Amino acid sequence: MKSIIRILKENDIAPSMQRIKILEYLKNYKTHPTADMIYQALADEMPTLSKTTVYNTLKTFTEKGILMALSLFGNEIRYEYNTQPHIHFQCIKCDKIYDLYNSFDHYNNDLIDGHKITEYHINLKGVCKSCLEKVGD
Amino acid sequence: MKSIIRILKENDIAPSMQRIKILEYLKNYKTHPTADMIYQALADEMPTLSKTTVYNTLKTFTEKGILMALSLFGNEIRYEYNTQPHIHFQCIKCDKIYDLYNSFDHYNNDLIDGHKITEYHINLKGVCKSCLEKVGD
DNA sequence: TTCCAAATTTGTAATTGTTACAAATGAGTA
DNA sequence: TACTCATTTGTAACAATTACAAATTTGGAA
Ligand SMILES: [Mn+2]
Ligand SMILES: [Mn+2]
Ligand SMILES: [Zn+2]
Ligand SMILES: [Zn+2]
Repeated sequence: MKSIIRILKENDIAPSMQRIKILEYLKNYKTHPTADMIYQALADEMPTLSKTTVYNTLKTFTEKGILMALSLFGNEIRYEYNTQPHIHFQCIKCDKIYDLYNSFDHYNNDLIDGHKITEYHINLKGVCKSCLEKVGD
Repeated sequence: MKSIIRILKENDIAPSMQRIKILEYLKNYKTHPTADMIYQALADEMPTLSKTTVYNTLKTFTEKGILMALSLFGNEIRYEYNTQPHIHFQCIKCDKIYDLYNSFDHYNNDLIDGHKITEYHINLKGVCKSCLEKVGD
């Protein structure tokens, strides 16, 4: 298990206390927290922590590819350390977010790992056919 | 093709001018606009239109099931009239949002309808296994 | 070690997207 | 016409995020 500091150094990020604690939190608690949740969780331990630092750090980590930024359902951004591609399932009763590693066929599945699916959103990103043709070949 | 007014009446919504124009816009322009985009588009024609009315109306329509509210990638909510289940693809070059009706297997596909996929988010919603068991059977 | 430039953090203000709320307006009805 | 209820409007509040400049910290050069 790579140490937090080593992960930061490998990505050319100076391992400040703030950065270490934020990455450590995301490695330990795989709850897909928002920036504010991370801030609230660390504020006790680090009373001078600024919310701007949390935002700055999350931006840096995301740009370096250490974190993934997610728009799940609401209008706030969630973050996670997990890098393997996977699916997200959020329960409408308990709000918990599950990571799923199954295949999902939106024309068939209505049950996955025992969870009942009532709604799905498949959002893809990339270069569209038209833009691909414009570039040349 | 159902008239706008008829759609509203069928859903027990009084067909005010504002509601007609907003639904008409969403039926005509399938660009998945935000509340602000709709407001900007209609403001010329309806100089007294309030942004609150746009938000209120979108909320009413969504609750009645006439519209679908979407969290695609950013932190703003997009709306669409299209009711059939489908997939969204946004181009990182031209920002256009495409509706796709294919199947998508995140373990295989990297090309769909000629669009090159570089990132995907599959977000499911429902009742988790644990909450299903709590209720009884 | 001491000093300093560069990096990092901080606090505050600004911006954006959205909701709350009460007053104004409008439509339908007696 | 007058009344009532629905709808719209404008403003303020709120939440998430970003901009920015001042303060602090840091890692070397002297
Ligand atoms: Mn995840
Ligand atoms: Mn669509
Ligand atoms: Zn649950
Ligand atoms: Zn494109």
